[in-house]
Amino acid sequence: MENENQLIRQRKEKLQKIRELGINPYPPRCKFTHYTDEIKKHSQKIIEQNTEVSIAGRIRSLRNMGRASFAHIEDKYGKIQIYVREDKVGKDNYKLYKQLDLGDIIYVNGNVFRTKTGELTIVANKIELLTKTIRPIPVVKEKETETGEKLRYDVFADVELRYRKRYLDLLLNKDVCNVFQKRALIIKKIREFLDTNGFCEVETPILQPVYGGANARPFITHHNTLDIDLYLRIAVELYLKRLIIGGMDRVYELAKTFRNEGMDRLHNPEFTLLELYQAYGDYNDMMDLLEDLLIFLVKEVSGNNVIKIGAKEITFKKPFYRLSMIDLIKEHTDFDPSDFDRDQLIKFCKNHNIEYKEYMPTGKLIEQIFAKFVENKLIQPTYVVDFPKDISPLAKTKEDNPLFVERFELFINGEEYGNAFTELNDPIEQRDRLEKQAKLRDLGDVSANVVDEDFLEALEYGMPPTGGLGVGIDRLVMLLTNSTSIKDVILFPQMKPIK
RNA sequence: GGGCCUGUAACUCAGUGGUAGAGUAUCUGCCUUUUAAGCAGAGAGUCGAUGGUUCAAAUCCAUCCAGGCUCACCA
Repeated sequence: MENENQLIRQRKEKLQKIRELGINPYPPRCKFTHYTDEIKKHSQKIIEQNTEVSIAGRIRSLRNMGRASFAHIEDKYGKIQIYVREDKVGKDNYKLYKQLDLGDIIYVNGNVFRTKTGELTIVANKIELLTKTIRPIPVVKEKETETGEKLRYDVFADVELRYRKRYLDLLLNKDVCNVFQKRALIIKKIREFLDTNGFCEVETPILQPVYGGANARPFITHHNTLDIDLYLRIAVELYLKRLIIGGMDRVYELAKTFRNEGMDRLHNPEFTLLELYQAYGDYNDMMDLLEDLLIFLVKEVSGNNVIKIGAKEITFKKPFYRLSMIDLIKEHTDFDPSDFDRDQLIKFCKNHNIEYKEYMPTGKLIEQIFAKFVENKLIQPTYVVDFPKDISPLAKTKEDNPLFVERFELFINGEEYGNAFTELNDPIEQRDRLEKQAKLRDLGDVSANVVDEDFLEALEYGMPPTGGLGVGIDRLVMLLTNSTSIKDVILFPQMKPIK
């Protein structure tokens, strides 16, 4: 683009001028004494003692007035104003300063004072260039109102550009930075919580010869030396269960996981899944654990047990609601699916514009009715318990009703945040269930589970009764940072390539 | 995939058939406590792309590309 060339050309010319001054525009290192927040925090002492300070950061505003200039320098903690006078820094240094642009990264050394209007300012003794930028950086201006409120002008808001050039987004939109710092905090606290509860963090294969543990289509790749296709994992369940069989009683993995399916506000092809397994536990233990974990996380992030989403307030306190899927459907539809009467269910689905396919298990119809009529009504944290067996091939059958399994999903604000069950450990029943899944696949269900012979063999060596839990970390971060799109909590979300 | 909306300068946007605009940014000049610094001047565009209608298209039509919201599907 001609125009961009103009702006870049001008900056390259400045680069040349700087080199002609005998200055390296990309020096290898820099030592500074203070971050901006330290200067602000200890300003009184620094001013009283006339302490010399030095900072490093990016030029975010420039106000040049002949032989003196003001600018704002930003580091990771915020901005501070600098005041550069030709008579103070000397002619040569001021010449360098005149060649600087918005976005350049500089070192400033000087003393601190307050201007007429009271702004804390470093009056420079010396400026050093640390990195010259040659591409113009979008300009966002800020003004503080009388009430202390910050008005922002020309905000860098193009959503596509923000995702594609995340470095600019982080630079120009401070709250974006906060979201990812919170994400880091949440993950750190999850580890802390699980570690103190006796869980061991493990790493299992991302490249798997057989994929399993969830209903989803995988990405396929190829290993050249072995000359075999491998799948990017869609879950870590079957590997973690092998570890339970091996005697690692409590394990978890924060697993980057890949599903080759649709993308939207809630789905990115790669996402982070927490899975954990606890030997000698069941799904009730998982409910207790998940409650404790979430209450802990909400406290760490928001300071109390309440999250605000728009006008809604969500309160986290023990115990969460625990309601069965069937009871919830009855409550919200006046329809009772508890007898699994397939004809009645098909009729209900057709009447209510719910997709029906011949191969769908009866439980799938029930789940779809639940999804349509109940899910978005569940605002406060609610465990939906007891799922149909035919859509839960890895969960243990309920002792008092063979149509259902010991499984729950957690719903908050109408969306799912966790999925857990008492794990099926009967190797013969497990084989039977996976083979039924394989039949579904033959009938056209592309997301059905595949039979994992190695896993079935492992189960035959005996897995203790076990509770297992999966939590979508990206969505949890969305919830705790009040983000509406998964793209806002993933630094580099998947985008279509630019043609 | 369906519906609605958006795409114009580096950034934020105006412009609904008749010579491509504004503010910011950039460049030049003046300016040593400014702060969305100011004043004066200048440069900067494949109007998302391609085709069509028209004497004339940023504007109307078609197709495509990219994005957002939403519904459906999918965990």
